[in-house]
Amino acid sequence: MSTASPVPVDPEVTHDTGDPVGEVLVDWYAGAARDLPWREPGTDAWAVLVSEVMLQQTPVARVEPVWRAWLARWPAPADLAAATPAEVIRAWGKLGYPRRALRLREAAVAVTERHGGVVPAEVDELEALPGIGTYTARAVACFGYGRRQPVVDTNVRRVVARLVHGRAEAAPARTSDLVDIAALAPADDARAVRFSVAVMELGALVCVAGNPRCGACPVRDRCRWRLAGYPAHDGPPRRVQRFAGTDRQVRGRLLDVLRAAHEPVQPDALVAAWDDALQRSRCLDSLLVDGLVVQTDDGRFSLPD
DNA sequence: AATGCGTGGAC
DNA sequence: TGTCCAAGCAT
Repeated sequence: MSTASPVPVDPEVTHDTGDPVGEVLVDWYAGAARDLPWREPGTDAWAVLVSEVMLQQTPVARVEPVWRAWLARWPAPADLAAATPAEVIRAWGKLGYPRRALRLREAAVAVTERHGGVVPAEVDELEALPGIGTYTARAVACFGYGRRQPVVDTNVRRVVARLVHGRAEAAPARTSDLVDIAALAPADDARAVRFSVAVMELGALVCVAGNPRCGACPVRDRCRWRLAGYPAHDGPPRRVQRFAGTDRQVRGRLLDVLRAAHEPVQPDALVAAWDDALQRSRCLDSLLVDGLVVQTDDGRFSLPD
């Protein structure tokens, strides 16, 4: 799992001007940013929160249409709070990790009950919401409310690992990540907010995991990884999670059947989803525990209404 | 703290 | 084809 060789540096692209890294990245972002719907002016904190939850471990292209439909249907937290779990699980579609859909609904309930239907702007209040952790809380405060906040996701950790620490890959998330990135942020608050999204964008478009495009990087001339000659990752290789044949696949298949059915289904109807009875049963149990599935009095299964 | 949790595009 | 990867969180 070695990192592919970076693209050779294009000598025509910008040189180190001596400007602080944070300022350079904000200026780069102005010309390089993708035109994503949740970045449009006027996007409120609820819409930002929904986008951030959907984007957890999920590619942008898959999120866009679901995000639009979701906000058209539930434009405010109170709207989603009034929906049933079955409705949100179906609306989640095939984004993956459907427990996120349940937690997003639970977060909407909490916002409605505890915060008068207004998404809180404080990081500690955001972190107290279901499904909202270290990253998402800061992303909502920063991108939804314009607060200066260190925002660290997998892209940012990879950029800091290379640019600052000279390592090929990011270490697991640490609280020191927040300090590292805060040290690079511009002094001006509005630019600090754009800096947070700019670093993520650099990691998503240029300083990518597999085949970094260093020739297009605005800060390559001060990248410690590049200056050190692109040393290979020296830690233990990261294991990619298997999918085929796992409970995750089986759960997905079972939920697929139940999303399509608009009446509770007999246990027999789930055999088509997965033929191994033991694994099917185990996965059904875990879906029941998670609240993604319920069983009727007569033994049939459905999404939770 | 290591693990489980979906899905599908790219190469 | 199989492998890698994509804006994490909860336990």
